[in-house]
Amino acid sequence: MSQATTARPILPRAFYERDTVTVARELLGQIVVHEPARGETTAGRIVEVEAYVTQYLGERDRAAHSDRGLTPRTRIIFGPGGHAYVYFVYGMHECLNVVAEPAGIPGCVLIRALQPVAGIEAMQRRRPGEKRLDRLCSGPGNLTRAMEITRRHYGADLTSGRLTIRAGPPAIETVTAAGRIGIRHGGEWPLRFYLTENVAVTRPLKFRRYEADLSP
DNA sequence: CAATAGATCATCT
DNA sequence: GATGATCTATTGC
Repeated sequence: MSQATTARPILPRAFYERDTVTVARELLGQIVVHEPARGETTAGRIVEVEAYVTQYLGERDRAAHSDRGLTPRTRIIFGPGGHAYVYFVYGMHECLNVVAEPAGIPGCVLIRALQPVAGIEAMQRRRPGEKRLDRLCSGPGNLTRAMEITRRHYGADLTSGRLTIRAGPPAIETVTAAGRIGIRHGGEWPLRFYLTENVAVTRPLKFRRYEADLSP
């Protein structure tokens, strides 16, 4: 086992306070760490993200929650970068976003898939029935469940505290840019980024093709 | 294998 | 009152 994930350097505020697409791309390979007050620490390497911006090539990003303006739910997206925006969808799932851009400019990055790094047994307990380790944190709703990230983390400062993002080993994989998934507008824009061959990356329903599990 | 239905509720109209 | 940055089980071929 190499260096403990909790010993890795935390990404500083300046990392986040840049344009959202840059932050999205550079989040690939970094490590989300959750150290709850009690219970097992879990960590996962970011392998898939989506950027939600104010404009793309001059057009409004109508899929971005911040597009409707400042509301109680979206207020954190308008604040300084490096905070967690966690929201609840479909009466069932929590999704983790990272706020980008300096205060006053809305922008955030949806974390869509992680490669489990630590606390795998805890993740398995929270995701009963999932047999493949590489799918424990595959999908925005699945990774929050596996890592026990909830709306209680809304607004959490990711540069300190129990939920942090830390520098991962330099990613050597190639990055693919593709359309975002599950939205009505702006689905053709290449604002989804993932490590090309990574098995945890999700696919649009239409193209899902799960290979057989070859692990023992 | 592919397509669809149902779960279930915060948010905004 | 409708909708949604989802996921899984179930149906049908």
